[in-house]
Amino acid sequence: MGHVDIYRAIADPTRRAILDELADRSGQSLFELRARLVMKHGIDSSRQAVSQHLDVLETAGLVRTRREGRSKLHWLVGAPLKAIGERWPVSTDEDTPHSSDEDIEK
Amino acid sequence: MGHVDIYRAIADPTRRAILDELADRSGQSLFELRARLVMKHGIDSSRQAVSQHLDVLETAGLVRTRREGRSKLHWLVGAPLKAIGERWPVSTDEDTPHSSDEDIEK
DNA sequence: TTGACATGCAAGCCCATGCTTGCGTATCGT
DNA sequence: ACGATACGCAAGCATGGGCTTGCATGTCAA
Repeated sequence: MGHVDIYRAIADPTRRAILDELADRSGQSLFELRARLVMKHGIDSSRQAVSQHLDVLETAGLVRTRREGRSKLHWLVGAPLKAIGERWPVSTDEDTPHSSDEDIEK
Repeated sequence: MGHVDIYRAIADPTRRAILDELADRSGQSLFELRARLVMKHGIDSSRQAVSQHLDVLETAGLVRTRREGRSKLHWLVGAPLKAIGERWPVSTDEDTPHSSDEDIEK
């Protein structure tokens, strides 16, 4: 699997729905997740498709897992996503742009 | 151009560098941006490539523009990115997962 | 007006990505 | 042991995304 950062990981709408689901209920297995994606989000992905999405999310560090018998339980790691909103500022002059070497007077 | 949301817009590393650059200096033209991407980020994208990235960012609502003579100036709209960090919670038990119908004792 | 500069548009190429398909492995109940 | 359940792996396919290429449009300086 190619290099995966959190930005690429959340670029896919199905993966975002998976994160939403795990936020709603922790410790879900692959089958539980798939069932809930169909019911609550109208996403009818195959087991393998969901599994591959979970691999991407886990590689990106947004999901952790624990084996429980023959199931693999998943839970959300939301902390890394906080950094995204803090990377770029919300400038105070978003509606009145100016070039930076322009003089700002008054 | 296919449907563009902010998640897909920031999935590309070059586009994130563009946002970084616009955060550092507002009101840059396409040529200014391209020059600074090469110098400060080591990204040697063509003019057309940068232009298309800017289109994606503008469509996603992360960049706004203003024509200034024969140049088109760009500036960052950072506000929509704040919502990303707030979409998913940071659970308090991210390191000690449990299935949701499991009893937690002690 | 002429040429240089800054950008727009549109078609084509190539590779990454998401998905399917088929088979393999491990765990549980009986 | 046997079948059923839950998942893993790996190859192939098809679409989309990022980039290039070529030409067109618009603006400024002389």
